[in-house]
Amino acid sequence: MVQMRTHTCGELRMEHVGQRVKLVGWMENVREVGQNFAFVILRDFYGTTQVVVETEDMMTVVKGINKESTISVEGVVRERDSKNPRLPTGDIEISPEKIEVLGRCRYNELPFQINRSREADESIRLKYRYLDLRNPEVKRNIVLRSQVVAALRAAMIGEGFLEITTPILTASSPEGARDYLVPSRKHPGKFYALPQAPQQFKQLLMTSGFDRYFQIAPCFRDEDARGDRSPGEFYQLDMEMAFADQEDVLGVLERVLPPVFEKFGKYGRVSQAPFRRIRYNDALEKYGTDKPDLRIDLEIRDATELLSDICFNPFAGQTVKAVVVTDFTATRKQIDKLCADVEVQAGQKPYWFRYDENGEIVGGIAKFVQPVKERVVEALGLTPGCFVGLSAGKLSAAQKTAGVLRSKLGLLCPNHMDKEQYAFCWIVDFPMYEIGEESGELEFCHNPFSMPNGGLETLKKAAAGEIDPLTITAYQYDLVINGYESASGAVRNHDPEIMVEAFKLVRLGEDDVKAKFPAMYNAFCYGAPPHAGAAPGVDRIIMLLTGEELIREVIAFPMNKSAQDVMMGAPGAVTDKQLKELSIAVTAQEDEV
RNA sequence: GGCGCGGUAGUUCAGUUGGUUAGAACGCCGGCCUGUCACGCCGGAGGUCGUGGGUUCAAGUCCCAUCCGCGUCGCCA
Repeated sequence: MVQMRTHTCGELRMEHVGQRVKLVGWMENVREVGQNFAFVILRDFYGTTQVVVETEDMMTVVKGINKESTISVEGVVRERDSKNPRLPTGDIEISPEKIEVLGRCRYNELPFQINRSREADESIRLKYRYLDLRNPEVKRNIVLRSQVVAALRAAMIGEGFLEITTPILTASSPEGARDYLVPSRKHPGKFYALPQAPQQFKQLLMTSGFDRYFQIAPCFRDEDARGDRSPGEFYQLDMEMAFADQEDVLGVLERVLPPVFEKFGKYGRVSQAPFRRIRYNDALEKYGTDKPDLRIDLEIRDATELLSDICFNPFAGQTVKAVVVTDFTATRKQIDKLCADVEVQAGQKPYWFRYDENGEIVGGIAKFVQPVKERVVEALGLTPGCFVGLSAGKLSAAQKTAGVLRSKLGLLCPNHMDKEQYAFCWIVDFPMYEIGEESGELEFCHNPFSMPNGGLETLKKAAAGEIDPLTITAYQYDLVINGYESASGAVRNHDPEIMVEAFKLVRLGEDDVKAKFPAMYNAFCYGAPPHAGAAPGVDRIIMLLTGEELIREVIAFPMNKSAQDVMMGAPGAVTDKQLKELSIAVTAQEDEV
């Protein structure tokens, strides 16, 4: 049998000189440098190799081929007259005897230039994603993703975890995000749902006695996209451990993740175990967010007592937060930009003043601060050259605005942000309950599966009005890396009695628990192990490792912001026959664009 | 759904106070070129200025509406 190729395009070196070889790949470029003299660049997955054309016949062949066609080149390896030290194959070239077209590119003009596809408009890249991915720079992220997933699998297996796949077609879950629904043909009017996470299945596996489970699991949520959140579907390293508590789960991730970041990350510096732990309430107080970027050395200070009585209306009777930046050098223009950015993101204006080199309060709201200068300088420990950013409002709004201010200040002031590292921390002790903004009543803050701190007794006390339910925390934890929520997990509530008690506080009864999570509730009545788990987001981790700011750059075939796959034409209309089979009547239809 | 930014050649962009035939770079086509490697040089083709309406003697430019894209907030247990 004749071989398709003897070598790849990234492989040939001086030691191959004189050998007869056959290469295949895409004709990336033709540099014509003389009459019947040209260099053809052949590219495959592994690299590029130069082919030199020196005869009229061969020139005619090459000129008849559009770039980006796939071709095979048979010839002899020889040393180059002028070498290129920047290329791995830069010492050699192929003198071709036979060039054959394998797959003709019918267009001489492409939607974008392959090697510069990242400059092109994203919607065009997504429409022609198969061309975009020919760009080695674009391809690299996908290759890295594969390697990282393999490393994560190996590490989890090394920790004694079993990979078990769980159903993609399952039941709609009443809590959480919007479900993707799949109509049932055999059961008119009924629907499957795609899992938002394998949450219930993995807990059932624990109940079945699979001691340690993991899965690189696809998760589906019908919610709007963000730069760091792809619409529709994403992947989690979903894991769960039986007879385990919070320490066990944190320990596994502290062993599994840092080596992966060290090996594949853009930055070499990685937090080592144990990662810093920050209580949820402390995170809000010091960083104004539950996902703080610890690469920034700024912290939020409370200035309510210090400033709420000055003659500045926005502060009157409000909580006031301050961020003090020493050695501040940004220009007035940059400050204005900063404030505008903060307002967009926080929905609230920040305020500011500077304590300049001469020890004067200047800029922003300086004239209101001036009368209490001495006490402000002392209380905030201001030194000449300081910038003070401020926020005011209700506690949560003031914290949030200060948090946004803090992170924007970090980006603006390189001396306060040590950027090239991976800074991990755990956010722990999340509140179990909160007052719902719409209902004004007590609701679950995150998820109802988590084990409340203090267990049954605490819940009963709360029910009896002896303690404030808002002070109950859950054994729930998030892993935050450089300001991105990268994993979320909890010690689960495996006790039906505690479950019912937890639901009672939000005015739901045993029937509701049974109705909402029938399999889990029933299963737990047959003897469940205490268990805990977590789910790091695979896409987010790859994003952090590559340094990409758009999650789409680490997904082979991403959807656009509007949850469309413009390449495949999804979502798309279906035939009446299909609808009839599914007993579906369409009541509204989007115009075809 | 709210807010912000954007949509001009195949691609990325420029386009002044509303005023001649809407420009540049890359790509594409043709020619020249025997050591290029982002090859170079010369020439050429290529435009419904997102769409619809309005103001005006005159609109890429101003106004209104609308569509699309991205960011952001809401949302994401």
